Amino acid sequence: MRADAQRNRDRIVEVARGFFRAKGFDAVSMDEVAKGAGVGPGTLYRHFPTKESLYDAILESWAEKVNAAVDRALALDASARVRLLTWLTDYSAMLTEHKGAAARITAALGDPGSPFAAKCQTYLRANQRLIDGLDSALRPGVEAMQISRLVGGVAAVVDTSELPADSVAPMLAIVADGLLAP
Amino acid sequence: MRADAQRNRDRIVEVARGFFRAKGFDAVSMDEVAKGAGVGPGTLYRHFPTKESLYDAILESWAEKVNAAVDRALALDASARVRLLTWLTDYSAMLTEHKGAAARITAALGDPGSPFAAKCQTYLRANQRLIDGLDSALRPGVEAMQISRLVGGVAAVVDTSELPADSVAPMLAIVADGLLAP
DNA sequence: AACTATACGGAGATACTCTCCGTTTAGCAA
DNA sequence: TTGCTAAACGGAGAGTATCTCCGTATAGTT
Repeated sequence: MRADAQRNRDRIVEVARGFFRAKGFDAVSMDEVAKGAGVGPGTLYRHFPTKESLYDAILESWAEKVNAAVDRALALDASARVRLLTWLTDYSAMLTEHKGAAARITAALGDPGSPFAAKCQTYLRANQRLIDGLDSALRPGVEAMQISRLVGGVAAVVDTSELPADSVAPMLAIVADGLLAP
Repeated sequence: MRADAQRNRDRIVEVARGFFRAKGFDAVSMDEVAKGAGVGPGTLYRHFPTKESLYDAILESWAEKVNAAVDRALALDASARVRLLTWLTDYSAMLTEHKGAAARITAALGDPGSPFAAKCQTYLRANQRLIDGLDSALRPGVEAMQISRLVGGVAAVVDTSELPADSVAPMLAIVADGLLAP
């Protein structure tokens, strides 16, 4: 990649991250990002063919954060319930970090063609590691995809309804108790 | 209302119901509805100032169906778990009847200004009746709003991911077990 | 039959994603 | 330094949404 192209790409990602964090996915237009980065719309679309692929680029660093969170939860010296709830809470918080993202990422969970496919794999693997780690404490037959969708659904509702962050706790508690072995 | 206006309104609702059912909320444009009903866009917007208010008009008959479903579930001669699961399944099915509706209705649950406010009240009251009916079988402190959001979230994920209908069952089972008293 | 309040409907304002293509420039080679 | 070419740029605009304005037509009444 040519040096000017790399510079523009970096600046676009940086500007877009700020905009998305401040206003949410839907409320940010591509023209706005282009203008903010000092490039034309054509340049923006050369680097990121869709708005979602731009968003995907912003989430690059999430993979590490997700893996760190599941490690931290599993390593806790606490009951399975507390460890599970810790992870679900962190996971949900990461999903709602950018407004509008939770619903999109969760909807892409089963779609290998989505621009978010790599992120979804990361989430699924994290939940699989949780299942392996908590082992027999969970109800038999529970799948990583189910956990991902359940928590993604709750996070999406909290996000789109613009609820206070603490309203997610009782709902995650219900999900966690449902996930634990009877 | 003048007779011609009433006729147009009825025809718009009828045409729109068919379109929404066939293609889902997002994939139907207002121009398309207007054309299908043989009126101009101006006429359509005179009757329904937003696309969501048009959608709300289509859901008129849902209130009865929701109440009938919760009655039916509560009247079952079965365990609290089965009755709860029956209701959650019916409720989820009603939410996903039109593609794109579950997420919108669920997002509007806490917003009195939404065009869906009346429908949301119906849902909330139905879940409250469920809580009253199942009484001590449920975990203490659970609220109708929480059930509505949990099931709405699951339904929205299933809807937007276009999953097969039976994939909702294991997730609702987890939610149901989480809702039952420990 | 005339009158008026109401309804109609289409052109168009606005906003958005995304594309096409003529112009400019970075990086390299002689 | 100069010239060349592949790559990148950027803006006009295509296409598609929702929703509005306002001149025209008509239903229902006097």
